[in-house]
Amino acid sequence: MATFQTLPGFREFYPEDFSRRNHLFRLWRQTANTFGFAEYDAPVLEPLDLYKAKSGDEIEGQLFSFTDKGGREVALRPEMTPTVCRLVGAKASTLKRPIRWFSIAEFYRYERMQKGRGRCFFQFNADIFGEPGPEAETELIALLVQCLAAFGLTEQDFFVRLSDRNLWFYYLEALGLDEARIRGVLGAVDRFEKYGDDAFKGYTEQFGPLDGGVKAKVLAFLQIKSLAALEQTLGVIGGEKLAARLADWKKLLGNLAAMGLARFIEVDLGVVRGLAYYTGFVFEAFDRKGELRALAGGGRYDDLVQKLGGPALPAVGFAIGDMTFALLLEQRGLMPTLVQAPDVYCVIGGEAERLEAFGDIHALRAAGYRVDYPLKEVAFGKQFKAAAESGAKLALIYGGDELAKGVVKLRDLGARTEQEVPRAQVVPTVRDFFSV
RNA sequence: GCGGCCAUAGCUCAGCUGGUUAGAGCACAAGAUUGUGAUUCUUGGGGUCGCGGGUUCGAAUCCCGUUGGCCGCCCCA
Repeated sequence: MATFQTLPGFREFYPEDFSRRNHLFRLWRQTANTFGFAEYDAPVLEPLDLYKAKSGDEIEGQLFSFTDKGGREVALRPEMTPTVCRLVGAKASTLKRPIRWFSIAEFYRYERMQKGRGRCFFQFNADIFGEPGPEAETELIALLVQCLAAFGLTEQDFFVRLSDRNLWFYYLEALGLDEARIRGVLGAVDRFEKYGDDAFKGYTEQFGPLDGGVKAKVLAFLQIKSLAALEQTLGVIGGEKLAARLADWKKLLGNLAAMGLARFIEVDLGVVRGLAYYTGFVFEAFDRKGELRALAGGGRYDDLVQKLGGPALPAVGFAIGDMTFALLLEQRGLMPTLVQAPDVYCVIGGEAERLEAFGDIHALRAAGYRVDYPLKEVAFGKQFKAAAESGAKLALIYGGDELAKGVVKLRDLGARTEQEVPRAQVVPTVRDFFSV
């Protein structure tokens, strides 16, 4: 029994786990490439202030933070957004637009573990910078959908809820609320699904009871589930800002419908997300059964690059976490159990034959075939058993009898047929076998 | 930060109201089988029963603490 335990909430990836993780990464990476996104990475350890600047002091309790030997306050990254804002902000003027970047990286949060949540986890992050219009959202939501659909998930398995923080802002403004009150109401909207009317408690404590008429309108607004209902509600009010937002909504939903993705998208103004820095469309992906945490989340954050010291640069992004996503894939039987079977297994008579076999073994490997053989002398019967168990399609038999004749016996483990092949023909014969 | 449940072999677990040397299945390894297939049979390695303390003649079992896990709340960038 090991004396040292893995730190709480951290994960180890034994080969079987690692192959699953690779499966996620491989398809995410491949999908991002098809959308023209470029991959980047950045330090795991960052100045603590980078996160305080974005989210305030209270964030510190959920960070792996400490003082380094140079007296610097540092933290393991809990997310990618501030980092990528810094990277892009530093070179914004020289980067070709649109700036489309993605990363697959590990993040750390000092939290209590729960289903789908640990202290370390991977995220696929994708962001578009420099594009203020809904064209950016179109690309990102399409990418998000494809990053899930690439695994075989369908609209039966997940969907994306689409909302709009700015629309809420303009609407509440039109109802006569000031900025502080608007933020209070948005906080309540975010919690309404879970707590019902209690969600307004915090607002009432801070600002007094919300006007009855306003509240009724808020409750009606957050239950809007379609573009038509949205248009109807906003049409009554009018105003340039609202009209402009409505035009963006039409464009975004029209684009996504044209891509054939309408079945994945649901208008749901009840989604606001807790994060204060979102400035426009926000979206979250959930499993249809509603059993799991959010699969992914994102939105527009037009002010953040500037807030972190860069130029004014509009931005949209989202992140998919690996833990909840893996749970969903396993639930749906879509997580492959990758068996790493060799192509060829060599059965070797003895030490002399072994030296004869090594030449072919290496040549086959150099040609790209996965070749296994017993590292130590093992009885023939055992070797055949091992060859069968390995999952190899082909066995090459290097016995004394064969080598004396200048041949190697090639056994098709599936068909259970054998043929003798001249030594010099082993590599081409194997190549022929696998090219059929 | 709060609450509930849990901790015995690599894995899944059994082990009665405390009683000699802590078990099973799976997995792993060797042999039966010195040149031909997943079966079968035999055998083997592997545990300070999470850790520490207490009660007791005696603790895997009861009590306290601690560490870790699962689940939920808070939070969720």
